Amino acid sequence: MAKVTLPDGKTREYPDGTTVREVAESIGKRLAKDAVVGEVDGKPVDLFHKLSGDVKLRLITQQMPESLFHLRHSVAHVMAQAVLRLFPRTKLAIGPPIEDGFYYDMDPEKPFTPEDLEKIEAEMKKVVEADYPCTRADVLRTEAVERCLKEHQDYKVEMLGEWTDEKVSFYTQGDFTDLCRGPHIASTGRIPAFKLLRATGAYWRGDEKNKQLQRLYGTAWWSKEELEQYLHRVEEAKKRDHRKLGKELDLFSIHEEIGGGLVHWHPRGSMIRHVIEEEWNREHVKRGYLMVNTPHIASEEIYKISGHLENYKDLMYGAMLIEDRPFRVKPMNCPGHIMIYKTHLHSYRELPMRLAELGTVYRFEKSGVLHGMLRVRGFTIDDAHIFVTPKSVEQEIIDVFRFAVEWLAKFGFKDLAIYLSTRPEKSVGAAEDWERTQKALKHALDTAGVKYEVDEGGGAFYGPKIDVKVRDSLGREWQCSTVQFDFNLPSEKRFDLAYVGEDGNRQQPYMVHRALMGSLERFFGVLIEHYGGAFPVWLAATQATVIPIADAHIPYANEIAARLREAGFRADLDARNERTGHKIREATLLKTPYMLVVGEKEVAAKQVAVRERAGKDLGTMGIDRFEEILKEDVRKRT
RNA sequence: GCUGGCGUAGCUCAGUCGGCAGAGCACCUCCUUGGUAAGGAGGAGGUCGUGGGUUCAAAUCCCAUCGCCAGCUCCA
Repeated sequence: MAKVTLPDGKTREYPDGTTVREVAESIGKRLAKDAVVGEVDGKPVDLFHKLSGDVKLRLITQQMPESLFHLRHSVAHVMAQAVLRLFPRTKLAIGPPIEDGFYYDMDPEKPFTPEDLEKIEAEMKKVVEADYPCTRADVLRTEAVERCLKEHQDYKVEMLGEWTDEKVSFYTQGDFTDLCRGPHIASTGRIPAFKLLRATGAYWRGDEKNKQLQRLYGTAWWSKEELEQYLHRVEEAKKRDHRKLGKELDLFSIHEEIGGGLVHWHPRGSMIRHVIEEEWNREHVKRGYLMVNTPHIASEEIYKISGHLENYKDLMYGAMLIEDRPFRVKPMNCPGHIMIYKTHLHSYRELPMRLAELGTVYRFEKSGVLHGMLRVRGFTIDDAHIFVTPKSVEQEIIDVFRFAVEWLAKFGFKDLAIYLSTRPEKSVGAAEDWERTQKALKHALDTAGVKYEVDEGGGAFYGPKIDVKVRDSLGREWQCSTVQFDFNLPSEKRFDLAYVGEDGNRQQPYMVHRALMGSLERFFGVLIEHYGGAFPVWLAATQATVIPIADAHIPYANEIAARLREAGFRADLDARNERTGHKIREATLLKTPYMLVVGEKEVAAKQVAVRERAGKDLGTMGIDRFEEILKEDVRKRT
């Protein structure tokens, strides 16, 4: 007998060999219809999986988001099936489900073209219509190797060679069989909606030394409506793309003639940057940071000492000779900050010492990775280097991390992806230093009560770190905040940093690199997408545009704009010879928070008619009242 | 850097089979002084990314190259 415990705690008994599907049927018709796969003792299984003994069973239905994972995995198989029908000599690699879809890496004789994608999609529809049942065969690993060898599935053979399981499984649907752990949906006819999205290159096992395979991306959903909604969501997200909005809102530009990855901030973008920088300066001074400024080029000597020339050379621009001495454009701010630290012998009483700079650096990035403002070659890091004693390192890290979270929250970033990266195999520094600082980082995260992932061994060779990533409009993560320990630069063989401890002896301080925004360019790019270009009043380049109805009202409109600027607000006057509706449309498209329309009535009553960018009419009011609204918006950062 | 795709006016984009380079917006001039998302008329603006090739003839076909886009690798 099979004793089956269901999620509600109830237990049912069935004859040995009863399938998951039969259990579902015995409970209810609807459940049997909606069940996609089962989960036995926490492990996903097929509906035809036979039950025996004492088991916990959960049925995963279409209504559960995780069922999409299994659907998409199965659609990846259908895609591979279609590809093999059309291009029989294709070799298959791996085809997993991912967020919102799936992909399959394969090695065809010729790379896929967009037309191929259409053909593949059409062939997939035939597979779905044929409604092939998906079946499983467990075989010995050695047999599987033989089979894959015979079919020239080289990548599968390679994978099998690395697995240690005695038995592996194949899944078959119609004329197609694939090495796969499963489980799969019951039959190909149960795929209601899918679409192939793109074909790209992808290295085998993600290593650029390996052969580049072709990756086909697709998406699949339980209904045509959901598929449409997904495609619509992607379209909407594209409208928030910072590169598109950057052009439309006249925020920044990048010029082929000057070079890729080199950003030009236009007046409207630069205004916002200035607001951010002002806030940044204020918050740093408040927290005891000391502002410094360091040069943009430096003698190679400094990068020999720092080790950058040794470890970071690929990202640095070539040397320029100045009076026969090689100089480099700086890729990092740390050497400069360290030299400032080293001009004095410091007491433990002075630590933590926090040197901060909006420091512009230049790094060589391969042309293929440049991406608007999010990945560039010249950027300004909101950098700080903190020199701290082992004793106070824990509190300092808590403060730094809290600072980062508070800073991001100021801009409405609440949904953060946080990673703690620990000691890698190849590393410098004493084990106890690693241990102590990893503990401090972990403690800071736990104190803040945030969710985070631990990336074991993912730290830099010189120290452990916390990274905070923010998502762009298409869901791609970009690293912004970072808190990184460095056991390399302070060491004897590098800069040999020191402070005098309580006992009067020379000690080596810990050094922490940290950035809240990462770089102003990246942060601004993500910020544009985050707000969809509709910046809150405190950030908006123009907070209010004054719109005179006719020429006769220009002097009064001018007065209003001047008065607002006098009061510290950013106000424009649109005195062009255009109709009111035209000016309102343009100010709205520029996402200016407020439009102040002034005509005969307003001039006479000494008032302004206030319209919000969303279209809401706030009515007429005195300029004092409007200034209060602005003040309140700025205070609340809305 | 790699694989695929795309480069036409400042912007967004048409351009059929190889046969005189187009539209809307923006810009300039004039008219209009208009009350909450585009007032009217006229004008100017292009070496079709760049360099070769095929052809009587190339935006269009071929090759190379640069840039951009998607993904991979790498990264703030």
